[in-house]
Amino acid sequence: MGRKIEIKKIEDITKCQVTFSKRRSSLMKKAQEISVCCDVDVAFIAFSPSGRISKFCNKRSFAAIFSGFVALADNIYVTCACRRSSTSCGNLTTLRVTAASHTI
Amino acid sequence: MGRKIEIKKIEDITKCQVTFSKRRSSLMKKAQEISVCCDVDVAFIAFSPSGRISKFCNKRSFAAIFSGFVALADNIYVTCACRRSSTSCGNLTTLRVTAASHTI
DNA sequence: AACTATTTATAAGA
DNA sequence: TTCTTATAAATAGTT
Repeated sequence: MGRKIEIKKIEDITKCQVTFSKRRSSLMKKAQEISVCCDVDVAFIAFSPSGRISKFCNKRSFAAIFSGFVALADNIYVTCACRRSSTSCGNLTTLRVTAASHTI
Repeated sequence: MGRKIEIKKIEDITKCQVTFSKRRSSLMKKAQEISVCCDVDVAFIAFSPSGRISKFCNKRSFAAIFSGFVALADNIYVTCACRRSSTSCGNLTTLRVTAASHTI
């Protein structure tokens, strides 16, 4: 898509915001398409560079998706990297998520 | 991408699962890319046709993403369509989500 | 905001 | 299922 770029943080603020805007649109569209074509429940949340929230879901609410997620899995180990610059953590963390620890 | 298709439920089960698998991979990749390129927090959840859960987030946990979502917005009105065939609702619903109503 | 050259995604088919 | 391929979509850089 366009000129090939390396997947790393875009330092130029304007370029970063333009890229976010473009990719966000596509991501939302793809999420909507997979939910329709495959009849699946989907939820997507992103915090934009300017601090705003972008969201998509094809169900009643994120709460519904999230509670279903927890209810189905009961005990989930989620491992992922935290890359947000405003936080100090940059390491991989594993957190145990259980239905009991969530009230939605 | 490939032969053009109409965005509607794929009735053929095999074709539906193949499509889900392919599109899910791309969606996860795109979510990962936008999180890195734009340094944003992203969470994605999907319930697959076979009932399994697909997830992506670039933060410690969905709980962290979700609590940040609620904390930032405080009062959120989320409107979205429920298309899941196993439920009877097919209408648009609006739900009020507040920080107080969630414990994560 | 639009354009376009190029890369990626993907629906079918092998 | 896994690979290939023809085609459509996404998108980085540009205007």
